[in-house]
Amino acid sequence: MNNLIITQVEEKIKVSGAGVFSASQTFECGQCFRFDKNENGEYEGVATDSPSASGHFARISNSDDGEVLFSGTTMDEVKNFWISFLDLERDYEKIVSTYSEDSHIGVAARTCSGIRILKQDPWEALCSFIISQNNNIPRIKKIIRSLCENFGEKTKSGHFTFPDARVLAEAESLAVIRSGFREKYIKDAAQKVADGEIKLEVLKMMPYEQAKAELMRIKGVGEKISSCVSLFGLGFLGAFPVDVWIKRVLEKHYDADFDPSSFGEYAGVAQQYLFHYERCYASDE
DNA sequence: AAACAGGCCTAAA
DNA sequence: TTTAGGCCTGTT
Repeated sequence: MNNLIITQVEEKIKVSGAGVFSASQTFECGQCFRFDKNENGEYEGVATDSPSASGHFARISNSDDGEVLFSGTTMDEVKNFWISFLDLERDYEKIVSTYSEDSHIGVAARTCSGIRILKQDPWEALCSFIISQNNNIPRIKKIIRSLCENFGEKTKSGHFTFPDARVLAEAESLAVIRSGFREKYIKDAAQKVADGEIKLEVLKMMPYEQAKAELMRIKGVGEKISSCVSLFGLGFLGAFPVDVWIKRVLEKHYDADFDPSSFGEYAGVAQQYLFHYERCYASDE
């Protein structure tokens, strides 16, 4: 557990020593869809533990001194799940220092330095990013909520788990979630994962390009979605998803022949800084 | 009311 | 190999 210090502070659990962390940047940079800000400004939601597929609930925020604060969970869960999920043991400053100095990534990384790349469950990431295509965030969240409420399981704490691939593969129809033309894509993903034609846990151990190619065998999964799943679900921090926002960034700040893979081993982290900066901090033109 | 939203598929050059 | 439409649905 490296240099992390875990303490009980009143009814909350505090994790110190993780370096810069921002709950709002992490949960609002578009990488996940099941965490929402509550009336106390905490981000609460359920995260799936792969491969057991069990759901963990927590409320996550920053303490006044910038450390990580949890409530609604336990010391054990923080130690055994949340620290890993939030990637708190990784040295992000070191990652940023690997980028070759160009001013724009410098500004973006500094401004968005509180972002952590969540280690999401690959199956949940796969479904979520299939749903995200040609769609907007409020509706993405709504569809995913409906998916969990209709096909997930209700936990003791009253929250819903993300449905298992088998459940979706066997479901008569997914029409209730109103995912439109994406339904057949979700179905195809569920079937391939359920009968082991695609083994997500195995993809984690393959070379990135190969894992991505496997994902793209699924209907409705192309270049962008496969790289999102690779980055957010499989732990390939070198994956660099290019969507309309990133296209805009590349046009504005980089030469036409610029190759994002030149960001290196941690290109995906750079992508997230660039993406979030463009959406939330950049002035329009 | 028409356009648009964090892509992908298919058909056609 | 690249390019144009079309796609479910909800919101503005």
